[in-house]
Amino acid sequence: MPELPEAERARRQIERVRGREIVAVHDRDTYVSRPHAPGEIAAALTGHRLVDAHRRGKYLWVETDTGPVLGLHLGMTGSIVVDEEPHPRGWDRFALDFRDGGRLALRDRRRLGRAILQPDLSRVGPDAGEVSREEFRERIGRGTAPIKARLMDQRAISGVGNLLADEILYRAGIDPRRPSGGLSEAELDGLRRATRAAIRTAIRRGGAHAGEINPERRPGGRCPRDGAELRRARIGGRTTYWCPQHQR
DNA sequence: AGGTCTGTTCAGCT
DNA sequence: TAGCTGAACAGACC
Repeated sequence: MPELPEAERARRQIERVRGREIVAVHDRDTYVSRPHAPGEIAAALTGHRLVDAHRRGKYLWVETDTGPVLGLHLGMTGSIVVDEEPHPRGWDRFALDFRDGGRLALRDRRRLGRAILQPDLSRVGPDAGEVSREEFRERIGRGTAPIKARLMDQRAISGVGNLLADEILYRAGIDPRRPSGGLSEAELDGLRRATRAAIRTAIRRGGAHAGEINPERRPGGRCPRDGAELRRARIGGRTTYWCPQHQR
């Protein structure tokens, strides 16, 4: 389940193909590349080179030398693979072939990823790992939705998905059900600190699965800190686990 | 073999 | 406008 850490890994993968000339584009999946017609992305990118890979939250975009920007999103199960053979089960939903024989593919079992031209990021909030303290207080510490839903709202801040949200709230000791507007400034600052720490750890350890609470994220799981049985509920539309003992 | 669960984004509703 | 619900997708699991 790609979240910000996996998106950052994908960005680094894309950087490996900087400067290589695109000689063919496989853009026939009209769901992943909607609203483009097959061949449209191919026509726009063939002959160009990727020059830089950027990321905000889980959104990726790639600049080309003189051509359009290519936007990529991993969805739920996507990854970027470089210089690998095409997936035998057809999971490569979009791909670029390079003159040197190499290849970049969006590999995605469930086709919830995206590959489009000129992505619109105007409604995507600042990156969860980069957002300033002031902006975090302002964008997160308001509204009546549960704090967990707010953290996962990509328009507020971008990059926090379900597993990372549980990890962040666990570290910050905050009950995921609390209305986001009811948090104090000190709690919001602590939440931002926990967000940055959780992201850093996840990137270093290779994904949002590497958290403290994640291994216990199952019915009957127990809090690694105090041993309390974790609670489970649907919050913000997603399955949520938290410790009733220290998350208040 | 069918039913349920998974989680990200988006359209559509109140 | 804020917040919620269900759709889209397709594989894992029971």
